[in-house]
Order: sequence, then C-alpha cells, then structure tokens
Amino acid sequence: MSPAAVPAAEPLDEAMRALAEPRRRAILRLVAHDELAAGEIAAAFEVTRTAVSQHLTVLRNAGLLSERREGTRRLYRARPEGLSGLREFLDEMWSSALDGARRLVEADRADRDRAEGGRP
Amino acid sequence: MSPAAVPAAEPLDEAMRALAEPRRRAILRLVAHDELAAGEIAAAFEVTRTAVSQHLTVLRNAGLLSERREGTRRLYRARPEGLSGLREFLDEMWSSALDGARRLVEADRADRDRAEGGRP
DNA sequence: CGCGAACGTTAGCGTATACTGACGCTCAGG
DNA sequence: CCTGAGCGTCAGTATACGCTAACGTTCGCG
Repeated sequence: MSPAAVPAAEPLDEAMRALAEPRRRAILRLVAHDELAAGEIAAAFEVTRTAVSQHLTVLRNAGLLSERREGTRRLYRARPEGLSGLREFLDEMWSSALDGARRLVEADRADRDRAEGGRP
Repeated sequence: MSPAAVPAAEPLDEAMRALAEPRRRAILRLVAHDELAAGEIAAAFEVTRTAVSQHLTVLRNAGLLSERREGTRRLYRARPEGLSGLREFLDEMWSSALDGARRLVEADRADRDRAEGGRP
C-alpha cells in the first residue's frame, strides 16, 4: 500500500526546506566538486556523524544528493537536477519583475501609438 | 548603535529561511505581478491577518519585499534583487556540476592525446 | 568465524517557528 | 475630539527541527 504518511510535499518544498539549513548548503558545496564519503563529509564539520548523516538523508530525500555504495562506504555527490524546481521559481520571479517593466513600456508605447494616429 | 541582537545572519541565509515556508513563496508570487495591500494579501489565504503580517515582516527583513505606505494602507511588492544571493548559490552549484563534466572530458582528451602521440 | 570499520537509525531533549487571540498605533472623515 | 478602518505587535501554544548518545547493520579481512 502507498504509505504516504507525509502528504507528499511538493519537490520544490522539500528542496527549499533542505536548503534552508546552512550546514546542508555547506555539505552540498562540499560534494559539488568531488564525490565524498559520509565520514569525510562529517570530518569537515564540528558536529556528530549522526547529525551529518541525518542531513545527508534529508538532502537525499530532497533529490539534491546521489548516493553510491562502495564496500562499507557511502559516496555522495551533488545532484544539480534537484535544483531545477528552485531555478524555475527563481526565473518565474525574475520574469515577473520584467513583467512590471514591460507593463510600463507597453503603456508608454500605447501613448506613443495614440499620439501618432491610432493602430498600425 | 547597531542593534544586531541577532548575530547578523548572512543575507542568503535569511532569504533561504524565508523562502522555505510555502505560504511565504505564495505571497511572493502574489506580489510579483502587482503591488498589493496587506489586507488584500491576507484575503488570499485562509489564515489570520496576523499570520500574514508576520510572514510579510519576515519577507521584508529578508530583503525580498519592498514596502510603501499610502494612508493607512501598506503596499507590498516583490523585490527581485533579494534573490541575487540565491541565484549566485544556484549558479555556483551548476558550474560545479559542469566542472565535474569538464574533468571527465579533460581526462578523456588527455588519454586521446597520449594515444595519438603527444602534443597536437 | 570473529572482529573492527563505516554508516544508518532510534529515542530523547532543547529550541525555533507558525499559528491564534487580544491589544496598540496611525491616518482619514465627520 | 472621536470613531472606524487598516495594520503591526505581544503573549501563548502546538508542532517541527537539529543535535547528541546508544544501538543495529553491512562489509572487508585475518
């Protein structure tokens, strides 16, 4: 049966909540360049391995991390596709801002058209 | 004097935490197109005006909103510049991903060069 | 097989956070 | 001056979140 104890939560929502934590962003930056093991990542911070492991779980569930197992080690790497939702949101906001500018331009153009004698 | 009761908190951090809340993103989308009054914004949701007012405060402190007063009304509008930090982070992640790809390409090219007999 | 390494998982705790309700402030009109 | 509209702010509460400590699991090696 479909568990869905949690009401799904849109992908963008999970990504944003994951990125809201500074430590998780730091982790993402770490594994953005190279593939690192959980222990190496944990060694980069001054918190317990447990905390880092939980952060890794959150990031993985948000689709921001890819996991690969090699022996007993777990290698992690940033997954840029997980940021697509965020990028869409950002572009949406940006284009909206341009909409505001365009509205002013159109109003100005309408005035000019009217002044020049009606429709083209 | 500079109050700074809160230890500063980097701008990106505040923006991310503000955007982590779905309702706040919805508010941002609302005022991305048009300038709206607090009451109009509050009317768009099924929570109390109080809650919306608090969200507006958070968004404003994060630099994501611009406030303008007209009589007793407070008009809000999205402030795209507040998203610049987030955009930088996103681009950083994306270019890092490309770094990974480039590394593979370079390794491949090195192999090919060696196989073909040294330098071009 | 047994042992240690490398992780993930669970329980518990302190703090942050999102909401409601009550109150206070400011501006326009009569 | 006084009233009402329009918002922000202040307690108070329920829930979520991040952290630690203890335990469980899987893999490699002698």
